[in-house]
Amino acid sequence: MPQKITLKKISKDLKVSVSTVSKALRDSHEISIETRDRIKNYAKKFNYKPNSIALSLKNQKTKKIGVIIPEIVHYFFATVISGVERVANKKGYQVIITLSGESFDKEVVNMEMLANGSIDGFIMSLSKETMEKQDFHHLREVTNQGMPIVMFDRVCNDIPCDKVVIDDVAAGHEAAEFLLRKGRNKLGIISTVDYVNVGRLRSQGFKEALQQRGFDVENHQFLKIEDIDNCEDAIEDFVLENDFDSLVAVNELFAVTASKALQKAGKNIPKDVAIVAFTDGILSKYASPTLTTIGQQGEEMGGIAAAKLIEKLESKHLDNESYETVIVKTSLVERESTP
Amino acid sequence: MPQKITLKKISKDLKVSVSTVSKALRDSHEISIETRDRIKNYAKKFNYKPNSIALSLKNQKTKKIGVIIPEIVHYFFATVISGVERVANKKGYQVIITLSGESFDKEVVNMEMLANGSIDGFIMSLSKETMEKQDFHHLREVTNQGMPIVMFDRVCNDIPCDKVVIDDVAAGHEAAEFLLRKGRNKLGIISTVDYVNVGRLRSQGFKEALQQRGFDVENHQFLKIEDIDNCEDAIEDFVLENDFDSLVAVNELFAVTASKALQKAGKNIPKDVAIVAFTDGILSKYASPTLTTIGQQGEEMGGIAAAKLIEKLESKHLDNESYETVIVKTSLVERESTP
DNA sequence: ATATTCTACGAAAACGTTTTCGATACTCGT
DNA sequence: ACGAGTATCGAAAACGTTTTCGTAGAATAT
Repeated sequence: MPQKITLKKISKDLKVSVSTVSKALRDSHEISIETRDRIKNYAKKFNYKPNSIALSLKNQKTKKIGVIIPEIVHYFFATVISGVERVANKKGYQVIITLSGESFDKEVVNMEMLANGSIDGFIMSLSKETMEKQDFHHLREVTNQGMPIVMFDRVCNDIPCDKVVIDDVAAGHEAAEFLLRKGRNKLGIISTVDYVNVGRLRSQGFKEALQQRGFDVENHQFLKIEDIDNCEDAIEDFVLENDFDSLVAVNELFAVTASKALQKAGKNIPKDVAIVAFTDGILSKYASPTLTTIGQQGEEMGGIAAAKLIEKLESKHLDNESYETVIVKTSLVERESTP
Repeated sequence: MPQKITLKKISKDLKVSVSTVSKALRDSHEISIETRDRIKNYAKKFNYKPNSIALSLKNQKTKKIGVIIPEIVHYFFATVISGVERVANKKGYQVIITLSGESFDKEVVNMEMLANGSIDGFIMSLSKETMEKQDFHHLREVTNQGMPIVMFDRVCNDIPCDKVVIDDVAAGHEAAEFLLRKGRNKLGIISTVDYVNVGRLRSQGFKEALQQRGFDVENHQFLKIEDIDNCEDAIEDFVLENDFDSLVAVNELFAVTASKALQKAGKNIPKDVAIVAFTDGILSKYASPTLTTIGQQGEEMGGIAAAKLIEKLESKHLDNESYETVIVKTSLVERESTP
């Protein structure tokens, strides 16, 4: 038996008006106890649930939040989603997810699709291509329409919105400082190309830490990976041609690739080369040896982003035009790859 | 400047009726070319986009599909989502994701929230708790209302719907057979508790392969993990107390845990013990040694599930009451953990 | 000149709610 | 018995669309 049950159907069956049914179900004192019960029993019997589309249209809010991320098969982003979903659900919101696949065009299209009333606000991390182009017109259009955005991780400063990030410079600093304190003095870093903020900023912190300790910073200490899917050869060359006693990698993948290349060449981790990675994901926990990492707290970031967005949504009346940038603390977890 | 632009606003500004605006934008011949152009220019200038909520209400379809999975920080499920999103997007659908967290109650709640008009159909994989309770009333309620469901991986047979699975029995068989052909004859399997279908079925295929080759199947060859988060001790005991020359694990995590325990005990992989895992994820590719796995083709499963659901949605008129179970081929990829 | 067909537009219903505003009939106080 | 108050309900608008139908005037045909 198909047939969704609606107020109208109930009203017809029970020979009362639609408004009476609506009021009865919301326990209005305008309706007599007897009719109230009659209607509520009928509704329960046929498992009536108000149609959320109709409610959205009436209330001009959907109780849904849109998330746009570059990739989902990616530990960090998956944890962020998990955090977003957790707090959104707790507050009665649902989460619509779209993937940009690191493509600017797809990011724009997805954003337009969602901005037409489907959602109340955005949580997003920019695609690589968007970062490269520095074209943010689609974001501006959305904010101009009064729809709030919360950005995380890969953010831009041209758009008025809340942001949730980690202090990448400080984290890069911490990674280098950690190794220096362990007595290492020939450090290398494997990073991404510069237009990816997180890579650039972590490298910058790394460099600062070295300079503060009076080290000269040489070019050969920096490897910038262009194509993350084909990084093995570049990393292998980098770690073998230079005589490092320690390495920082801006993600797990670079770290474990370096680790394996070094072990293949007969080096011992951490005795010969110590390694600190970013993103405390599953690889770090299960690699051999396990990797010391600086966690990005994706779950926490997602939760904070969702909380901030919902806060903005529900205080919309008082034109809250102040924006905040939350900096989430990183946490270094020591494992076998450092002494 | 906030203010969403609507048909009504355009009609007021241009001093025509709402219906005229609607028709003009859809290029109806009922409207003269001049007014059509006037309206279309105005609409483009103010970047008019039809409100999707209003359309959903009118058309009685949302062009959204709901996905319920147990966890998203999980390689297999993330790849499925990725596949779902890819084909759904291509066909003009959006994806709403909710997580059950392996909890029956949350699965029910999420399902009810989505079933009230938010979406046109479901794609889902059951939570562990649901599998254990064998309580599917929430699924039945949804299908009874005429909303189609496509289930994948963790499915149940009590509900009339399309399904997308891998042939777990055949895959378990293949894993065992592969090791037997390599000359191994002391095989063990690390699986999950029996109410998780995939674990049970893979174990069954494993057992059949051994029996067909004339082996006695002993209890000590089977380990069934209850708590996946604290499996290390159980796995370590299992692999060290028995004298296996090869192991099958129903997921990457069990496999790499076993691998590390064995190596810690001085065994060589694959010389002393060969390992075949399920789920061709990131761990298998980066573990040491890398793991031979039977891939679950999550991306493909997700794509197929989405395609089948959308097909059902768009042929709804002819009461298509036949249901199909698609069996996706697994693919064994050989790596270092087998000789 | 009259009847017919086009052309170009508007009115209204429908989708499922909630809410405001009446409206009816009854009770009560005087 | 009459006005005021109360209890109980219904009509209608609104959210933003699309679509069916109606209609006015103009053009054409007889």
